[in-house]
Amino acid sequence: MVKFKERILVTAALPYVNNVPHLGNLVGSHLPADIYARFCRLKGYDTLFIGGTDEHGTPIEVAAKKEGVLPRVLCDKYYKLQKKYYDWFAVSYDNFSRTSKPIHHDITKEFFSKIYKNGYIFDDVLKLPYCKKCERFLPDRFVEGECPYCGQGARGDQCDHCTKLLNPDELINPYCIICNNKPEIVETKHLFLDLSKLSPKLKKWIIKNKHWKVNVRNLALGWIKEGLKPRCITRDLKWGVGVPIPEFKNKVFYVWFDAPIGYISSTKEWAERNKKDFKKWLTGSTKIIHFIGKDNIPFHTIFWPGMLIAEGGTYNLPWQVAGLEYLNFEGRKFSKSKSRGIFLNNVIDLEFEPDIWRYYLSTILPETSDTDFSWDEFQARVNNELIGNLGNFVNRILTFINKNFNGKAPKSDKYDLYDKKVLKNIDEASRISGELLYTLRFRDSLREILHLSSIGNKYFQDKKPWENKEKSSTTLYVCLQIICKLGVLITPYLPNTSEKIKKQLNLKDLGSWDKGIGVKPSHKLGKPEILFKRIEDKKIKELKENFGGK
RNA sequence: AGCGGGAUGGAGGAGCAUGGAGUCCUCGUCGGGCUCAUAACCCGAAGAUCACAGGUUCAAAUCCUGUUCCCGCUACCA
Repeated sequence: MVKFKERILVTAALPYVNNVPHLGNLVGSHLPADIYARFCRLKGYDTLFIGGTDEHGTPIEVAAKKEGVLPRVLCDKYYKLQKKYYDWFAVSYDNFSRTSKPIHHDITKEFFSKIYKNGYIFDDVLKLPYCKKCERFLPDRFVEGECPYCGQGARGDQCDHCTKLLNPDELINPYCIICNNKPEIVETKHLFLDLSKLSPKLKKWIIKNKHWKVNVRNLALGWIKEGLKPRCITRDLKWGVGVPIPEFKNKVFYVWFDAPIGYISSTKEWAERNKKDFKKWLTGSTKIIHFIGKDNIPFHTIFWPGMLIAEGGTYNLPWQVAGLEYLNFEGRKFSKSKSRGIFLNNVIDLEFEPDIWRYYLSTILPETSDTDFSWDEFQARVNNELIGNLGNFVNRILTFINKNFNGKAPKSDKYDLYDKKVLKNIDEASRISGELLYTLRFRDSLREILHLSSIGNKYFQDKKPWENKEKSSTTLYVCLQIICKLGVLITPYLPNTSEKIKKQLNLKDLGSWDKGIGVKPSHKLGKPEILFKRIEDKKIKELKENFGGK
């Protein structure tokens, strides 16, 4: 493991604020980012975990217009909701900002000006569909019509029937999906980021990053291999970050230009509030790690690093791009329009506490390939692993001590070989699970932690303390140390449960990842309580009916 | 269509870079044990042509070629 003091900036993908996120969104970035950030803190690393909402772009401007409100109002609404959900899930953001804040606009303009000065920007004229009635240019997907190849209904970017890629001007009988009027093609001048110029530097950098996951690295190299093209970074919208060039004063930046700069502005906002030096967190030895869904990989391995290079290298390039795959729901995609899946507004109204969700979701984090949410598995994992293994171990030990040792931590006598072996297992658990977590192997790490609890269950069973209650103090003492360690190790995954354990042990602090604070003999313990309620078959049946998604 | 990823006992995963007896993990199933604990815990067993077809090799889940199926991306959705 790492010897020097690490400084790590953890980010989760900035969620777009036009809707309510679903479990897949949570699992793809916020949850793993939170687990990682909490782990880093426990390891004693200098850790900052930032995020925020991505609030610009056409969909928001259009949605606001449909609701008859200003984009600002719509964003306020969804920002509050999203913040509420992430708080509920105990996502421990140090700062959860918004790209609509002035600090973000200022930094984006400054960032752009540097790229501009460094010669990576040029302008060009585009012919784009314009809707007179809506008084706006339309993104390709906002124009629909008949496919020129198969005659079926198609969007302006692609025909879903024959999968041909299209341009909006190819469509027959095109119409604006907002107002159904026929759009016309109008010339408009835009700014472009010259990615082709950045390609050699990007390639060199990507190849160097051997610690990236294979899928992330290959995808990035694939883009380089195909040849990077200049990317348009402005849009004809009103809602967004204004372009600081007089000729383009009626345009705003493309959301994907300004969104990643949100990582910088959110960090700066946090630093200003806490009177810290924000550059410390974005330069020098700081390792920046981005947690994102797989659809986001090109943006974080190509465009964003390209922007950072073009800016002149003020800020560190990402150290790690943790691209996660997708979570499906009962074998199919989450879909808002088909109301299939579980959305976060549903989740907080169901009776399960956050750690129940966090546990199951952690066991199905899509680290290497897409995974599937299933109610049956949800119930089985929670009942058998979380409750049967961990919850039961903690409860059986604390109850036993409460009944037979007057609620005070027993004394340890002479250790036999078995006792010693188990004590050694405690140290091994934090070492092994720590190494796994550091290298982003969340599921393996969690399994290792549960394994410790399993060792505890077996140890208790083998020692049969119930047969000889007076002579069992060493066994119970060892078991208590296991609980202490478990309390620490589960913190990244189950922060609320860790708190509960701490309370039941009547300790103020459980210590760090590597150096736990054990329980001293005669220490008065708290009241043992059941950690989680079992999930009944009836409940699962009911949930399947409500959220079957069939 | 192109590019990238994937297919492993009934379910889900790891293993593949650097070939070495189908090896491991979680769950399920079957049999037994225990009774401190939330019908929880512990032990044992059954169960697999490693997607398919070829090839390289003394040896292939792992390397090569082809095929099928699933997922993502392809730059103006974000």
